[in-house]
Amino acid sequence: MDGIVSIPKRTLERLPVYYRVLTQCLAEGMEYISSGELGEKAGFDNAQVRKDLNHIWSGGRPGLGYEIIKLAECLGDFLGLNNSTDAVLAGAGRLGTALAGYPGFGEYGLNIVAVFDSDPEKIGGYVAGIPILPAAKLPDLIRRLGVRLGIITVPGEAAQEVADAMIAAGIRAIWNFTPVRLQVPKDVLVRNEDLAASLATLSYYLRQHSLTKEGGPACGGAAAESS
Amino acid sequence: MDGIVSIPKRTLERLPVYYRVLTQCLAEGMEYISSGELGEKAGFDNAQVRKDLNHIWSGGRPGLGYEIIKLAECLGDFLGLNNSTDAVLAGAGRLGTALAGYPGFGEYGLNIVAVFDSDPEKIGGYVAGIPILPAAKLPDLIRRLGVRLGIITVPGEAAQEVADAMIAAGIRAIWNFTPVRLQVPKDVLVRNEDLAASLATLSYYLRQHSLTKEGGPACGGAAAESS
DNA sequence: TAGATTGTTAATCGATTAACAATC
DNA sequence: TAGATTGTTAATCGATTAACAATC
Repeated sequence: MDGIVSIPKRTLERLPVYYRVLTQCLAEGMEYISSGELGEKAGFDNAQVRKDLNHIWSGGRPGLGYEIIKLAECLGDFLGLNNSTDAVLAGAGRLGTALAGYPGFGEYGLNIVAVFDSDPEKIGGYVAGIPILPAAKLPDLIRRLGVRLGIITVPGEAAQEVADAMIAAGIRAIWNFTPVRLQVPKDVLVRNEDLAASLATLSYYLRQHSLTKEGGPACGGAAAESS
Repeated sequence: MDGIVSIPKRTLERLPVYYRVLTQCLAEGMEYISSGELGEKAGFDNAQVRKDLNHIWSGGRPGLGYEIIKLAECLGDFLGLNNSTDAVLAGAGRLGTALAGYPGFGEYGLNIVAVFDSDPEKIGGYVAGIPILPAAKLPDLIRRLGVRLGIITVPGEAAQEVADAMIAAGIRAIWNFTPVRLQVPKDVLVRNEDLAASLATLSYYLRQHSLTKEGGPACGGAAAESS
């Protein structure tokens, strides 16, 4: 099947970063930007930038760089920043509330149509203008509106159950903010927003540094203490 | 310098996932687990699992698998789940509040010692038992307590400024929840929790599928419409 | 013993970086 | 024209997967 270009996963994740830098540059009145400068601001290699951008646009001009306004528009189109993606969110706790109210989402084309919760106290209320509905209504609403993206911010114990209900109702992709590894059919995409994994990276780095730089005590570090 | 084993970044991010699956298994009364079963529950290949685990422990028994309680303990030690990492959090908005109150952090060895904000209304209050202090006190507290990890959940406009102040005071690693790309010295580690990148992955997948499976309209998709 | 599963080496795969002719 | 920067190919790097002898 033609016309659909497959973009490497890693590239896909960098595109929104480029977009953000470009809008910033536009606001500062810049007209053109080179792969080198864009890379510096975004935190990637200049060759990387050129390669990434060429997946979606080959309009760069040798000796000059990329016309910012055109490139930004092209990126915006590609990322679907106009026609937004509908989603439902399950779990009106602290994190769910924070996400539902996050202004960045609208910018990036996400439209949360409903929030679900099982707490009768919360049901009937609103989060950032979005109605909180009882969990029982989730399947029906997903089907009626043809929603395909589900966001899960319920407590871990309930996560699998919610995911099952969502999938049965037609959800095709899940954004999972719980630490539970969801079991899903292979045609459903799960994106785990894994805070524990991030934290592991950070604290490992800090530990390595306190060991290397100061020889401090810390935990005892790495595989030195295996067995 | 010996004794410090360098673990591949990707492996490092998978370790907390193994840990979580293992505690779950322990709770269910299991004693041993094979790389195959662990992989299935965690969502990774069995060879991957063996390779990852061997970085930190080679105690698996052929024909039997890994003794769960020992492996979990070993992982816990490695991830520093006992001796916790102190951190400060800047930005007591919705997301900051949600993170400060997230119970999973304590589990994973993170200890937020103070929350900073510039809103006089919030200062003097508490989030999940953590005091909210004025931004002006940030440098002093970081220095006094020797905190090396900073979490940033302020509005994008203020992010760079906050990062600068943190770094000047001694912060060595930053967990950045804003979409801004922070400019930092190369010996400071920044981990961007990039929601826009995640969203891009998800909505690209959904778009691809609606095009492939149904040939639906959607946005027009991919590079077909370059130029 | 026979069956299962490890630890590890080799093969494959994908992503990043370097290099450079083409071109504004 | 001379200088800068692109698009793209080739070289490098790191991570994943396959395979299998060793061993419980």
